[in-house]
Amino acid sequence: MAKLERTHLEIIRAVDEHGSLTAAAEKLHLTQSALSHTMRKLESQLDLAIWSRERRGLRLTQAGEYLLAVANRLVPQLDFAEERLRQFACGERGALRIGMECHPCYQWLLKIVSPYLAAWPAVDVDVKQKFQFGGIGALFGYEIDMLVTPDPLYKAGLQFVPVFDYEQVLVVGPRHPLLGAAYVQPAQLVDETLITYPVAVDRLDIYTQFLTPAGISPKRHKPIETTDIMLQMVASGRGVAALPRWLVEEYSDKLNVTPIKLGRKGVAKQIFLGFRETDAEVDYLRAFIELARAHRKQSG
Amino acid sequence: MAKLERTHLEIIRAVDEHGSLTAAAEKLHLTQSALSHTMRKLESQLDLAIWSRERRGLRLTQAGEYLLAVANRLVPQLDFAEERLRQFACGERGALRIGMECHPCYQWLLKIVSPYLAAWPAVDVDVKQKFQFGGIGALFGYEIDMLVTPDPLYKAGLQFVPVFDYEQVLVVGPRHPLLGAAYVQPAQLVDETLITYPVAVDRLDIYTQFLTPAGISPKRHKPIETTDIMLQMVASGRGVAALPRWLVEEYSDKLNVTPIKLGRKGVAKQIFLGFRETDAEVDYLRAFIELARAHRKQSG
DNA sequence: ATTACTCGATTATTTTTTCTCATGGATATT
DNA sequence: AATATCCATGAGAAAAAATAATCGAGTAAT
Repeated sequence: MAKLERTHLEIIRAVDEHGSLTAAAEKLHLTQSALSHTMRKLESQLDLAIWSRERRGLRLTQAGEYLLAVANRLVPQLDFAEERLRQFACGERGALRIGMECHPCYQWLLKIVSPYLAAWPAVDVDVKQKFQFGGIGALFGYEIDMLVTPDPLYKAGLQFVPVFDYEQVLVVGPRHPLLGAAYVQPAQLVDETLITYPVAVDRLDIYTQFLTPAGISPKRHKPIETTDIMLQMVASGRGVAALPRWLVEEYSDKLNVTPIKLGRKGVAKQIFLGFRETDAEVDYLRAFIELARAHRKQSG
Repeated sequence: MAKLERTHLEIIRAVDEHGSLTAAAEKLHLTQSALSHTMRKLESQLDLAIWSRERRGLRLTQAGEYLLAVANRLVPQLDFAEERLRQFACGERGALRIGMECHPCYQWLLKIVSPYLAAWPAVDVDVKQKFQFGGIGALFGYEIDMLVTPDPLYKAGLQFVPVFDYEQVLVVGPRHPLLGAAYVQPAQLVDETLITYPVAVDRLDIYTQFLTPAGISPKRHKPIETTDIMLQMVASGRGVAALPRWLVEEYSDKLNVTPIKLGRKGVAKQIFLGFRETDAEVDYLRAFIELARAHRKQSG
């Protein structure tokens, strides 16, 4: 008998966000009375309290917490679907929501995005970098439509296509003792300060593919958010970093930084584009992949 | 201005399922007129056709196809949330939706489920075996709450716990030449008929871990749905199969079938339970995992 | 303690939305 | 040609949602 409607989900979200029915009402362009009525009706139909009315204000019950989680999951999807339909209406083809799972991929992505936007004026591009459940979860959960990642996952429902090969190298500054070496070995980093992006160690290639197998840790480990600052730190001799070779070479015009091979054979990496199998036929999505692969041929 | 409501999603699903507005109206306990009005209003608000009215009846437009996909994804989640709230209301704790990704796991699962149902009378258990996007997708997409699988995936948002170790063995009938052998080698199966569950070869351990590495294919490959029939085929000398040792031993009372080790070292397997990290604290879910692990200690 | 203020619940009323009925045009079936 | 089926539509009825006004309870400041 009771039907969970979009309003209920929107109300519970707004109350959670703004703290009170009154404040939520303003945000939703309704009166406090309206929200109170709507939710009381739902509560009586379900014979279940969403909030406990203690002291002053509302506190979510266990059921309410659950409902809030549902709302936070579903309402954005409804919003997006609505937006998507509006785009259909104006002849726009849609939006490509791209998720990023590796920091330096961003620099690479920018090069693909600009010709893509030119070629597909009717398609919007949105780039996200934070996901509740990681990139794979974001794909399955329809938060994004395409994932840029170095870790493909060949599982039912998803497809991954390699689009870019590169070499991960060590970057050193102008007065670094390793400067000029053909390659570096793990043990040579024991007294170094290693600068990386602020992510877990098991997501950093220099650890998983270089240091950890050799049982080596650097003296210090310093997390830095942005590539620019990271390389300026390296150029000024504050430490060393690990980045894609092409990225280092791009910066070497402006900054005095030098790439050095990691180990005798170097560390080879690939970037993949992942997407839902059901989207495999979507033309503007295929086009993005084609563009990315074409770019590989140019630069490789 | 236009808001996508639950009704719209339900209508588009019902029309797709029943073929016409009239038929859909009956299913939804409404009149054809009501559905027509509701959808026309949405269409005019979005300024976009959901159906093209050609000849007689409705055909989905491109936008309509998209909306249908959204509806098929979201409506079941709303239904389930509603059901879940009702369970909250009667003091029930919830429902555990278990997904299965391996055929013989089912036999194992049954042994866990019955004591679980006894210990948690307020929790319903539902077992699903088919998923649009595979088990991982079903977890991320909230189709299921727990996945039983031999392939764990250590990725953000999901947790996997091993609950059962077993050995995958070859099963042969009473007059089979290999009977009594200590173990079997891949080449010994070239003239055999191999009976397996009807899934892709890359999901069958006997291929991925035994035959394919050796470059061997059996003479014939016969897919069979159920374990019972499969073992009866084996017992009557129609072929050989690969199954967990414990499963074969259970059947060996009734049927004359014998397990033989695959290769000198045997093929070791594990079953994992996977779940969303956000559910890690849900008591009735934890309890299921505990029960499964306790069962391992007994039987191992 | 008094006052002023904020919060949500409630009642009665108004407004809006939804549904139905009755009907009509279009298309296919016999 | 007659008939059945399908969807669209306008008008009116029914239902649902929103509002205004008010209440009581709790809180904070004076």
